[in-house]
Amino acid sequence: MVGDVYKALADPTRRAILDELQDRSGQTLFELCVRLTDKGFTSTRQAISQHLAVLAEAGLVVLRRQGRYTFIDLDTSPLQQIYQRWRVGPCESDT
Amino acid sequence: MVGDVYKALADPTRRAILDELQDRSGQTLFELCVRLTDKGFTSTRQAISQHLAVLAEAGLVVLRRQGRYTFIDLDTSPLQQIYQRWRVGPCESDT
DNA sequence: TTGACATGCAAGTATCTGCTTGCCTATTGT
DNA sequence: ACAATAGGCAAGCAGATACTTGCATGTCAA
Repeated sequence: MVGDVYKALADPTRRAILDELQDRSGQTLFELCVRLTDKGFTSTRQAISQHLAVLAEAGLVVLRRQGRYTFIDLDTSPLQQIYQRWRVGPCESDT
Repeated sequence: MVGDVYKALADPTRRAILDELQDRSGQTLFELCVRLTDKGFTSTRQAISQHLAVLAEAGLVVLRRQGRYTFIDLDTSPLQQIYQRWRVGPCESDT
């Protein structure tokens, strides 16, 4: 069920979607499309929709249909597995 | 110069390489190949070498040629940018 | 009910990616 | 010097991936 989180992050548009949702979770698909367009992304609604499917597969996003809208919620918890896999030595970095 | 860190992580074999290096940094390519084979990976030397090029592009690995050996060092610092981009609420996770 | 709106679904296409194959270079030991 | 070792380089191929296009579905307002 948890389709590869890493592959989900591999696409710049998908990362922009996560950024956008972190800024404002619970947007509708339409709203998200507008905002991404404003930010310079040229993706069509269908493209975004497909990206969302990938993100949802990875558990990074939760799609909740309500009436004729699909609300999109961010869920960063799948990222924990990445954060825990490779430790970044915070002490040995500088100086 | 910093080729996409995210794309570098997108491949399972490359992640296994990072795991292996975290376990023991400074291996030679040959050594790494043997160890990956032992762990069930079927990649050839050339394949591994190409993966290393991608990882090096992303800065996750440093290749240091010495004599006829190429030593491979892990560098996890590029991962920080990921860890800082999306915050995982550590408090709201359990209970 | 009817039309506009928000979205889903699916096939086709072009590019990217990982891998193989085959050969070349450089270093070390005898 | 010569052979074995460790690795590099590059072209070709097959599968994956992102995107487009066209149409279908479902919901809300008038």
